[in-house]
Amino acid sequence: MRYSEMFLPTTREIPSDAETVSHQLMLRAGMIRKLTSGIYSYLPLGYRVIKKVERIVREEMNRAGAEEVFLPAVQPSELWKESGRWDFYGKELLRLKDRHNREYCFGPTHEEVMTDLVRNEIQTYRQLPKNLYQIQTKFRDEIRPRFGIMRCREFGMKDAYSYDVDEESAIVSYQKMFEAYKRIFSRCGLRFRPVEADSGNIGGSYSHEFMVYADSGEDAMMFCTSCDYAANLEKAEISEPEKAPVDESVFLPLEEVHTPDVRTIEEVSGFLGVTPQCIVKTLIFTADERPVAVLIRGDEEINEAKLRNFLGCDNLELAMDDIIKEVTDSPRGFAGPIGIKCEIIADYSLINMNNFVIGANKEDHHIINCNIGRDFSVANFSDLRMITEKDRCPRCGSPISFARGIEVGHVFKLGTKYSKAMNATYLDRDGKDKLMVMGCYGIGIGRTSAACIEQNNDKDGIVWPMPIAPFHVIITPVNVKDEDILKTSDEIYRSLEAEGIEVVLDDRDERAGVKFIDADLIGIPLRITVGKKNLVDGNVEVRFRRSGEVEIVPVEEVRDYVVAKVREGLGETD
RNA sequence: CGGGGCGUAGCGCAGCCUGGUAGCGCGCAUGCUUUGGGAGCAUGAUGUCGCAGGUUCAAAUCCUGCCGCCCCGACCA
Repeated sequence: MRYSEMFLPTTREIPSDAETVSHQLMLRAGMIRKLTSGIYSYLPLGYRVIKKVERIVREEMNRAGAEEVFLPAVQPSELWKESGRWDFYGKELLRLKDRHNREYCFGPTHEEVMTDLVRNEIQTYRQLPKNLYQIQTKFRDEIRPRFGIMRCREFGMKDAYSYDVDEESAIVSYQKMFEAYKRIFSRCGLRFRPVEADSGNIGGSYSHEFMVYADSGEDAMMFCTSCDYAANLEKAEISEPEKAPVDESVFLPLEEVHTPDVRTIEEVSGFLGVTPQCIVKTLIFTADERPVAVLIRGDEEINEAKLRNFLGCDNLELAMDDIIKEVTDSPRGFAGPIGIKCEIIADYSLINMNNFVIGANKEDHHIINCNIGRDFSVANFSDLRMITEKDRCPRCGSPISFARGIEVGHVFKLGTKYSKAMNATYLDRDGKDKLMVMGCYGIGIGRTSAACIEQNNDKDGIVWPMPIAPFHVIITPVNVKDEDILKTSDEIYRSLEAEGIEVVLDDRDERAGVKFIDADLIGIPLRITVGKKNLVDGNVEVRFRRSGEVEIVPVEEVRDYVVAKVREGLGETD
């Protein structure tokens, strides 16, 4: 393409409301523009990148045996009521009404529609397994969209759904997707890692998130420094500590202490002169309307995902003051396990604690020298807290470390949740109806592009990996008013296009500096500079965006040289 | 939804406190010069000051309501 004819509005100034590097650069490089909160237009340069990511996704999905379909974005409420998600999905679901006042939603995901399609068309085990995918625009009415297209409301997503005859076969489908995802993100030039993830409300089954390393990432993950265990922080397991024999002789007598207006762990710790490790926090949660007291050591944090899974509830929130009053007979800040009027569960961190401090269930009072067994009993112990640097790998016991990342893909074993709710069955060999076993697999297309920029940029702009770069090469004639320069540039341009190279000819009547800066900003991997300096000797300059290295190449050889470099960058080394 | 901030030219902002001709930088247009890392000079165009009310002789400025956007928090297959 000729730059002068392209719609490519680059900007010098950094938009004030763009926080992350990728958001700033996508705006400055003329890739995207915001229409309204969380909703973006893709300009030609941005859309070229999107299409390249999509293409890689298609190639790898097809290679893994999946078939592409295209489903409706607007979906009838009936289907969602059938699966139970019309009520459950909440405000993120954008609901619409048509002229007849019938209810619809704009699809945030397509389990219902796909499963409806499959249940109507598939009758027998002979037609299974099936893996169907689509790439299309979805809408989730996010509470707070941010970071440009990283977390937006309207976004492009690849979603695949697998249908299998049984668990065993479903695992094969899952693994195929897992492998396909590794190939996809590798081809996109990303540094990433699959991590075990919380399976959320679906429960029982398992899932992996594909996380792209980025300090600006919204998700935290931990990984073992020696084995290959890696997990989302919500999921990261903590082993049950070994229980030391109980020696009741060390138990000190219970004592109630007056602690006026002392509520938080810090306040209690300061007031009583004990470390937070000697205090037990009692948190009252409401789990699907039912109050539950959760005990945890003072210096640890509750992991609500673990708690939710343990309790098997849909809704979990810290209890309101009136509930606290009801179960503890005291205001917030003085809850304790002794005499509390609800079920008590405890984190493993309590297992070997003796003579600890608790709330007294009485305003302005705490109790010291409390001991489990003697003073109260616990219904269940479980792993309910957030993992920390002090913890060890739950698999091998080695030290662990932490990183932040961007979730670009998620593979999920669904089991029969949707097939059951929607009666998606097939006839097995014995002529019996059986539920299909499902999996679902998502990739955020725009987010993948943005994550790529987070990882590939420098002070001058984006540094695209060749496979998803909007163009492979940009030719920069230093002065378009110079006949020789322009003619040579044009010849190189045509020769590269003839080779199938995606090339921009920057034929604008701009100063060289302007063109260099724009070329760097939009991040084209190779730049061919045509200027008097080298042309008098019959040479042009080839510059590599990533390294900044420069090669002087004779005009007659530049085509072959650049073609080889582009193919190398695309991974087509032959 | 709670807390905070912002809305003035295409973009970034000043002006508002203390009411009286709407400004600056970048960008844009034209011309001359310049031409290997965001050129110089000259000339020029561009505003319902987010919207609606109110106060006032007079409102970008003060008051009220609404809308939009951003940030923090809560929330999130």
